[in-house]
Amino acid sequence: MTAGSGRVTQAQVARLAGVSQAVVSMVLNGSDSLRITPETRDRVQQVLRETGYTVDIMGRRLRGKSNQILGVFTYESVFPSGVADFYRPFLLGIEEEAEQQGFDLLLFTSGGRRDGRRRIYEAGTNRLRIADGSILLGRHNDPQELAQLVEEQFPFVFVGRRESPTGPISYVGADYVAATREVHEWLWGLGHRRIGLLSVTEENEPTLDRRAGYEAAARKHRRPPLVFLADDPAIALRQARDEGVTALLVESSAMADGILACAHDVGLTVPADLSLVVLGDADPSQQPHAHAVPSTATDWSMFRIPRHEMGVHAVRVLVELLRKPQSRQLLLPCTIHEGATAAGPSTTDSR
Amino acid sequence: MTAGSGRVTQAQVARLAGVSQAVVSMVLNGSDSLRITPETRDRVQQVLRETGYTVDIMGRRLRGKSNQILGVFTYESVFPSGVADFYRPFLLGIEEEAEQQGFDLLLFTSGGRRDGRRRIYEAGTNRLRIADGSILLGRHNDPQELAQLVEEQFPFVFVGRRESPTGPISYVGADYVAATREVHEWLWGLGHRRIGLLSVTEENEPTLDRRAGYEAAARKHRRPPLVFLADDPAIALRQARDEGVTALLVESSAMADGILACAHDVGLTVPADLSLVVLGDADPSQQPHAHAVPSTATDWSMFRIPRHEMGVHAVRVLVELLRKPQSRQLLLPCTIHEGATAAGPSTTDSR
DNA sequence: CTGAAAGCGCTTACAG
DNA sequence: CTGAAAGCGCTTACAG
Repeated sequence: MTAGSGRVTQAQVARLAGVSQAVVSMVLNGSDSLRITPETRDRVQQVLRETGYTVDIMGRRLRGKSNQILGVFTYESVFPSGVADFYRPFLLGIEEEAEQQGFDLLLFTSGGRRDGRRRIYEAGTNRLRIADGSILLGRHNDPQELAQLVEEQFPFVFVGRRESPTGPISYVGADYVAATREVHEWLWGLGHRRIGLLSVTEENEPTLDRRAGYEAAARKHRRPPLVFLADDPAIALRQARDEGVTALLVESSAMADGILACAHDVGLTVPADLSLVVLGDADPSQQPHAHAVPSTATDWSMFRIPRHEMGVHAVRVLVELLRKPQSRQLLLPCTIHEGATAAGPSTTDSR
Repeated sequence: MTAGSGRVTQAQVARLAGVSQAVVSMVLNGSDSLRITPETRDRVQQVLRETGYTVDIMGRRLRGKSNQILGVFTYESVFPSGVADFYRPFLLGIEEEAEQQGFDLLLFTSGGRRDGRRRIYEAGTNRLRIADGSILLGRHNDPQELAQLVEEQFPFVFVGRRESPTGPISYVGADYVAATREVHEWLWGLGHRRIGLLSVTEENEPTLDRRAGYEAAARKHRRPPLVFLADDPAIALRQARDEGVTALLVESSAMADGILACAHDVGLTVPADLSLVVLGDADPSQQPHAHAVPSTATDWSMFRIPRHEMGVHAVRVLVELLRKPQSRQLLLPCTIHEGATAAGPSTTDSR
């Protein structure tokens, strides 16, 4: 029934129904509908049906109204080409909860890329504003853009803890501090007394949280922190051995692969001589593609990041945020998977 | 520098710079910038920088009328929970090309479900209209809804060939007719003279296309069509054997699994006594979950459905459709994978 | 050569 | 009780 010219507008409907455009809007929004004659109302609704009218989200949004659309922004592609599927469990939760809450999801793919990365601000404009609010996702992120988002008070939730100097950021993260502490406690309970941490120089939130958890646990047992840098796994491993370390917490499974690969050369057997625990899931996208044999064959001792739940809660938090603009932070617990790379120490260390 | 109220507008910048709002817009867009005094220009740009102005995409898009949003509608969840990931390769192509063409993607998750399925029409209104046009995806589809979409001339492209009595549907599909013909030719070339087709009673487009391709090939070689119904694989297999069939085209890998499972009982070895070719990819979502051992272990002879390309072209066709409303149909070629379940016949059949 | 005015589609306060 | 008018932020045709 639509004229060929694409979209039906309220003005067109109004003309057909013989009323003013404002009346059409009122009939649609219903709230003040009592004031409109039932006949007028019916006539308008008739035309609305005949023409197949739907609101233009731009117009509505411009007026400051919600469209029931949540944005999903990722710095990389959402649907990756490799086996690596970092986003999937998050998105699964996001989709599930968006459906539950009655929101559509808008994936921001329009912007093109700079330096191989997507951008939130394109020529100075915030693309996310099409949506009512947005979920941000991904390990990479641009602190500048985050700061700007905060400054313009755009409602968004980061999946993963993030901080910004401009103000509090809403996030739903995994509680790395607590999980790392628990891993330390577990190893301590197994009898380990020299527990080390293999970390990176890069100081993003996940790394800092793991280190904080580790140091808190070490402090609790009045042990000096034994932190090694993972730049060269062989060197780090030798250092750890020389320090008498019997259990090593490792930031990522990729790192752990590196350690495992040279453990033999250093004369260490895992877990007999050295327990290895990965502080997180085996993240498939981190696996070096060069290695044909997937390291997933190793049943790593580790903790699991509740990615699906994080997605679900990110949507919930965002929806709350839309109702009441006030930053929210939520950390979800990780669960320890005992795996096969950690065991009690063979020789109990002297206290 | 922004006032607490969130956003800086062109009007605010104009006031600060002592010019009209239109001039600010012109300075920003640059095209007609020659007409503006260099001093005015500089002053405006100064204020723009100081205030940290960013364009509101809403206003701009409203002016241009296009939202640059493509819908993606699936009757099931886009991000599935199981290993089964039917949509992924399509979505990969869709995302890639949407990015190329400068469109955002809207996933329709708001509608809730009826009978476990999503719906396009919710209370008589077409939800897809929020987007400029939409891609439809999925094996399941509601003919009624399709018919209605066609009738209201909503721009959409189906991934996979579809037909509707109400009018031509735009689609990007895989050319099952040609692919099935090619498989037949290939088997004929190997020496097979009694080539059968294992099909289903359900008459959807993919099934009909495969049958059409098969029958065309059989006709070409003046052979009667040998079509068996897959309701009971054991019975079908016996029938085929009794008919002297040496090669069997099978609609899906799930069906092929069934055949393979009872081939031994019927006294047939694959491919020595019977060649089996799957008319399509092993579709993971079709695998029966009960079987612990994945049938992907079998290196099926088959043809590959160009899912990624179909996604890419669906976006292209939709974008063209938006420019010029006129239905388009596109079939992409499949490629044969020779695999391990087809070979030359052991005893050449009499002509 | 310049800048004010119209209008994109919408909602709501406000005048009749 | 009703409906016309203002305005959200923007671009561009058009009048001065």
